[in-house]
Amino acid sequence: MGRTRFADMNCGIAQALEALGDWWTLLIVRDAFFGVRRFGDFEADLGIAKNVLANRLERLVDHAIFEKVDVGEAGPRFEYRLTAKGEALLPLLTALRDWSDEWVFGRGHEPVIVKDRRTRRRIPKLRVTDADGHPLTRRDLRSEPGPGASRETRERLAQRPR
Amino acid sequence: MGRTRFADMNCGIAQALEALGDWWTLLIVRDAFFGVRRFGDFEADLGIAKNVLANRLERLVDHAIFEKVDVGEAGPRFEYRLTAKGEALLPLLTALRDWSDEWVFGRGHEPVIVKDRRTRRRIPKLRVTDADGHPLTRRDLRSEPGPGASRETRERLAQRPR
DNA sequence: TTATTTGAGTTGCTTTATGCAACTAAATTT
DNA sequence: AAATTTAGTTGCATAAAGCAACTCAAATAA
Repeated sequence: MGRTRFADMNCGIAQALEALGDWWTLLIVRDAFFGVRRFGDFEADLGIAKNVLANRLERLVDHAIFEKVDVGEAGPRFEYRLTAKGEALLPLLTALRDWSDEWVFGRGHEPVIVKDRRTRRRIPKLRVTDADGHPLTRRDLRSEPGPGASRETRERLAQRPR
Repeated sequence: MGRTRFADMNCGIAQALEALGDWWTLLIVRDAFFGVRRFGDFEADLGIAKNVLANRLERLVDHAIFEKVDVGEAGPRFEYRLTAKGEALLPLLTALRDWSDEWVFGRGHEPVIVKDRRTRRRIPKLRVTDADGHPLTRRDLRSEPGPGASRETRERLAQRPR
C-alpha cells in the first residue's frame, strides 16, 4: 500500500507537505539557503546517508525546488541550485526558526540570528496580520472556499465555518 | 539504529522539525486550527490509521503543542486542544499555504481563502522584510551566531558568512 | 439485566522508509 | 598505471506506517 501521500488532497498545506514533508527534506533546503550546492557538501554538513540524500535531491528536482546543473569541472560534478520556487520557501524557513527561537530555545537563547545584510538590524518575526498590519490570531480568521475548491472542500468549510 | 533525530542540532529549523516533521503531524495541527478536537474527528477527517494518530497526538502533547483534556461526558472522552505554543504555529501554517497557493496551485486556483473575520478581507501573504517593511530575499540576509550558538554553529557561520 | 453502541485506543502482521556499509563509475591527478 | 575525487547505486538490517482485528470502560437500548 505504501505510505499515504497527500498529493490528491485539495489543501495547500497538504500539497506543501507532499513536496517538503519527508524527513531531512527541509534541512536540505535550509542548507541550500546557506549556500550549499554540492552533493558532498550536503552529505558532510548533515551527516545524511548517501542513498537518502540522493532520493531527496531527486524529489526536490522533480518538484522544481532545486535545479541540477552540470558544472563540468572534473569528473561527475553537479550543483543543486534553488529555483525561484525554492527561494520562495524563505518565509516557511523563517516561520520554523521564529517558532523554535521563541518556544523551544526561548528568547535570549537563539542559536542563530538573522540580520539585514545592509543595515545589520535583525529582521522582524513573521506575523499574520490584517490588511492594515494588525496581528491576527486563529479566532480572527475565517476560511472560505477559493476558486480551486473541490466539492469536499466546500462541504467541509460549510460544516465548519470557523 | 533508528531514524536520525534532530533534537540535538543547534538550529531552530531542526528543532521545529523534530517536533513537527513526522508524516501527518502538521495536517493534524492544521485540523486543530480548523476546530477539530476529538480523536475520532481527526481520524475521520484525515483518514489516518488509529495507531499512527495515537502516536502523533501523544508526541504533540509531549511537546506541549496540544493539551489533552478529559471532558468527562460518557465513557472515555477527551479533547486535544491547542496550547499557546500550538497557536503560535499560525505563521508556519500560513507560510505553507501561501507557498503552495502560489507555486503548486497557482494564483486563481487556491482551494481555500483565508479572510479577516471582521473585515472580510483577505489576509496578506507573509513576507520576510527589513525593519521598515521592505521585502528581503535570501541574498539580503546575513546569519550570525546568537546567544545560544554552540561552537559548531560559530565555526560553521564563520566559514560561510552568507 | 443483558446486549449493543460509542469513543478511544492497543496488538499483531505486512509493507515502506531510513540507516549503514560496501561497491561502482567517470574523469583527474600523481 | 595507480590512486583520488565526486556522485552516486546496491544490499542488508531496523524502524515507521498502513491495515485489520481486538480491547476496555461507560452509556444506552431491548
